[in-house]
Amino acid sequence: MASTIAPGVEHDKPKPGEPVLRCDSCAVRNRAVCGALSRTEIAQLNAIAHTKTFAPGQIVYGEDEDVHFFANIVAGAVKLTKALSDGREQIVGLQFASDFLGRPFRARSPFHAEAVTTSQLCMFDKAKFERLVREHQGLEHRLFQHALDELDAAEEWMLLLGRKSAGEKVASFLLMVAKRMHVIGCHGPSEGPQRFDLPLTRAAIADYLGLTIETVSRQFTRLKAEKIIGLEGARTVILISADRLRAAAERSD
Amino acid sequence: MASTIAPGVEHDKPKPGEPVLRCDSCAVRNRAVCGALSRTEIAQLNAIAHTKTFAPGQIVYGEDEDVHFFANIVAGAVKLTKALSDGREQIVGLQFASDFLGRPFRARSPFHAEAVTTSQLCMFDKAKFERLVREHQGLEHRLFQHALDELDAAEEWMLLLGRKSAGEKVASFLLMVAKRMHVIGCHGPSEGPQRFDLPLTRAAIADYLGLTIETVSRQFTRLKAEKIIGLEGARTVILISADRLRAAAERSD
DNA sequence: CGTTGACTTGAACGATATCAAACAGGGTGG
DNA sequence: CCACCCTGTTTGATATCGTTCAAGTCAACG
Repeated sequence: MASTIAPGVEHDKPKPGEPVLRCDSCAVRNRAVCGALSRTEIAQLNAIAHTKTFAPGQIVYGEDEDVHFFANIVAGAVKLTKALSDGREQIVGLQFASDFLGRPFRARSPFHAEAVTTSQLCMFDKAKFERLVREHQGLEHRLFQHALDELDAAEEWMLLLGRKSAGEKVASFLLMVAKRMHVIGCHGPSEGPQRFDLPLTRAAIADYLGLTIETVSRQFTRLKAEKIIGLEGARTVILISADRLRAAAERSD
Repeated sequence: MASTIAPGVEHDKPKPGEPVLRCDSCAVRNRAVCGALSRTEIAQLNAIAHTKTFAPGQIVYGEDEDVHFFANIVAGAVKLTKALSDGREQIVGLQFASDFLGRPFRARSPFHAEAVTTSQLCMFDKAKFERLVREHQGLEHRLFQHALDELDAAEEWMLLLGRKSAGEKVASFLLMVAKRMHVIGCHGPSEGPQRFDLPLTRAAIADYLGLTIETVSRQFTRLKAEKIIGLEGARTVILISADRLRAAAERSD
């Protein structure tokens, strides 16, 4: 899941006399796709953008619904799900701050998108954003690379869904969340105990891992009993040993 | 899995006096990413391309290996797999004629790619192709849209892997293959009996569906007993009722 | 005709689902 | 402040589906 988004162009501060843009103080200015744009281009994007806050459970896109905007996630977490007609549900993507939401040049959303924590989205009108994409190859390039990152993540998850045991799935999930919340690095050895909050309920974790709530809960208590993690309430995880968690994510015994 | 690749530009025949290109007679000229290019651009691509035939089982890329070329699949089928350290394997993508193979601007292949049937690939040197991509926005756009198609397919497969039963998985697999081999349309009602050959062995089907060989085999015999499909040998499927197969792919009882 | 590899079939087992109940924490109204 | 409820979570008992292990079939091929 290595991010290969290239460092953007130089991000000029506003020159004396130039207007100050909201983007200048944006928390994800450099990590998000906007990083591909020059100051004048950012000004154009700024003109079509507006931010909106979504409460947990609030729907961003309905499945198969016409889409009229794209968005950068500024803060929070959004789950992307697909459902079978009888209600079975699978989370097919989990997006965090700086991720781009939406499928450029597609009319309909192939998934249901819903905020899982209070989330701030920086939204762009679809048609206007697509015009900007056509005019700036750098932006399309950045979106393309982001799509390839998502594809890598999806393939990694297919391996998990198809071939890992419940215990490995839950351990892998904890590692993924710790990484994406910048609690641990991608490859470094184990550090001291770290604490972080899970953005998802047990039900959502189950939908992400292709398991039931009960199985997820049992695996949490097992990891706790093995002293690989600690729990403070249901949502706060204390990472006791990142190394042993990595081992649990791919047991080869 | 709807393909949203836009129809390409007009494909000029060679004008009198112009050289004839191999691409002029290419079987996938219009469906593949090359469709984005004008005749002069095609000539440039033609100059860096060469075709190669891969036998079943022959490796195209090794997992995590440095990649030096991209390819269009002209004929055949290629499986993309990921493996766990203890040997468990998952197919994360199955590519057919006109599909593009490789991840532009990435150094390493995140998966193992292997021909499953005799396959003909039209290969491009990585660096030269990437230069072409930088120079022609239409080509990058087409690659981007192709990546989004792959992402849609991956998400659909995540739903299958995480939430479908063995019977539904096998039925979904048969539908997917029938569609991609143009045996049935994407949405039309049931047609008369159709016959097609599976490109994969039972072992590969199992790796695609996150099942074991034995379970796949049992589901085939069940579908046969229910007279939804017929079998001639292990690899030839007779589709008796596409509608009932669609129902079996998502049973809501 | 014997060997080999791909596939099918059967019996037993086990991981995960299902069903059911108890528990914990946070908010609300009395 | 407490009783109550609501939702999310944990725990336990049992059922089920898919795996595992083990034969057995079949067709291709030397």
